[in-house]
Amino acid sequence: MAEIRPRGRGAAVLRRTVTDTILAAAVAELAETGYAGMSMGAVARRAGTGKAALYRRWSSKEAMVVDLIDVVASRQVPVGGAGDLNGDVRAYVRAVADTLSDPAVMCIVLDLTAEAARNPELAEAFDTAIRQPRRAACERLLRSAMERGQLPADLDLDLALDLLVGLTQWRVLNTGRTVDDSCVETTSKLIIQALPLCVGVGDGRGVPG
Amino acid sequence: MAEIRPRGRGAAVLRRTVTDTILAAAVAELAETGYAGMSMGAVARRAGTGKAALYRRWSSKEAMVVDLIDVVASRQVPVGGAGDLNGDVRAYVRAVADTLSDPAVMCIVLDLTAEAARNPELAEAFDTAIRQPRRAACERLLRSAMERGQLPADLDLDLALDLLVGLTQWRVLNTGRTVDDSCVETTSKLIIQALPLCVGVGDGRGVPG
DNA sequence: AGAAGCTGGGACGCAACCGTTCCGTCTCGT
DNA sequence: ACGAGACGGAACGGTTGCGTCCCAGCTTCT
Repeated sequence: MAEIRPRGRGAAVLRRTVTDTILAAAVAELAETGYAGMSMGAVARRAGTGKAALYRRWSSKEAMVVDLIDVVASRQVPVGGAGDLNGDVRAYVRAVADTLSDPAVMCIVLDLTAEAARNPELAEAFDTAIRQPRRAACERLLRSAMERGQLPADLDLDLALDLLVGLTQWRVLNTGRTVDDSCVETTSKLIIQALPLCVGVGDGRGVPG
Repeated sequence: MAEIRPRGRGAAVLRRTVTDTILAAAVAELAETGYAGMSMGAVARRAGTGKAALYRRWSSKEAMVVDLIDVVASRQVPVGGAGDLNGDVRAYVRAVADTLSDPAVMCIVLDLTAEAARNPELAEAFDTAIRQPRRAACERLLRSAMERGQLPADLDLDLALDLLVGLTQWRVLNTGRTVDDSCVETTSKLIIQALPLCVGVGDGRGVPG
């Protein structure tokens, strides 16, 4: 990607190829060194540009990373409504596994999650660009299953979403990098079987025996 | 904790109160600024000591944080075997919620998780001090439930552990800071009901209907 | 054609941090 | 009683990073 050598350089307009090259370099750098450790100089060096090219586009490192989040978000998981809960969940789990098993994406997600706990600016960007769309998509998935009667009508959406999104992500992020095929299968299966259990609190007591 | 003003200063032995003060300051600093952003000078300033006091104890920032992980780990969740699966799971979820809802602990856990993806030294310390003991304790919890027949004998331990540990942690870390009482209850209930579903893959096909 | 303005580079000022080394003070172990 | 050595504090050299500025070359828009 960085191989695209801009033929001639210099023009009266910000060149998209340069912007893209910089963003790609920033993603790589962010994955390797983390947000706090990432240096603008390193990004410029990696992109084969001057630092000025960066500051012509963004006012600061933070602004650049905020933009960068959208780039990572675009690699996000599309949640297709295949019209079947089993298939939808399987497809989702597999897609998350594929996406997040890329070490770069994994590092960035982990890093920004941590950084977002401190930096409200990043937190908001991270939330609107990644968290909310993902959650909304999964919510659509669940709602359509409810309409088809594949899930109970009194489903606790929050809980179900946490089960679907959380367990998937946790497994991928904590089972080392390689995501086994059978792991995807087992995870999907558990989620599918457990989703109907996410109903309103009901009585306070737990499960007999 | 930093209020303990060492009466007289200077002696031929490293004073424990100073060590403790420094570690407390380091925990606070780590929570606020993250590993990469944490500066030894800031830790010393916060602890009311000189930087020399730090370097007399640890050879580097990294070494200090490795030690520090043990301190955080000591606040970890004790998994008591109450002899009942329902009670054990509830107690565990509540304990995790209480521990991790401390913003400092939350930040540190998130931060070190991300940092561990890059720094093998930290990764190992984090793993042996926090991850493994927690996982082992939960494993004990599950095994004893199996022995009592409260869980199937062919339980998929990995999956069950991910369900128990992962879902709990995910909910706590992602539902904002405040952990509702009913949230704890709902989460526990789902886990308890879903645990028996964590059995070997069996047939490849999923769930009917 | 010509102005406008972006290009990769390099240099800069400023600040922060790391890790070391002093200092004078003070207290513990022997 | 006395030496060893930790104490808080300060300074230092070296490195690194941010953000700015300037440069000469080149390309696009008017």
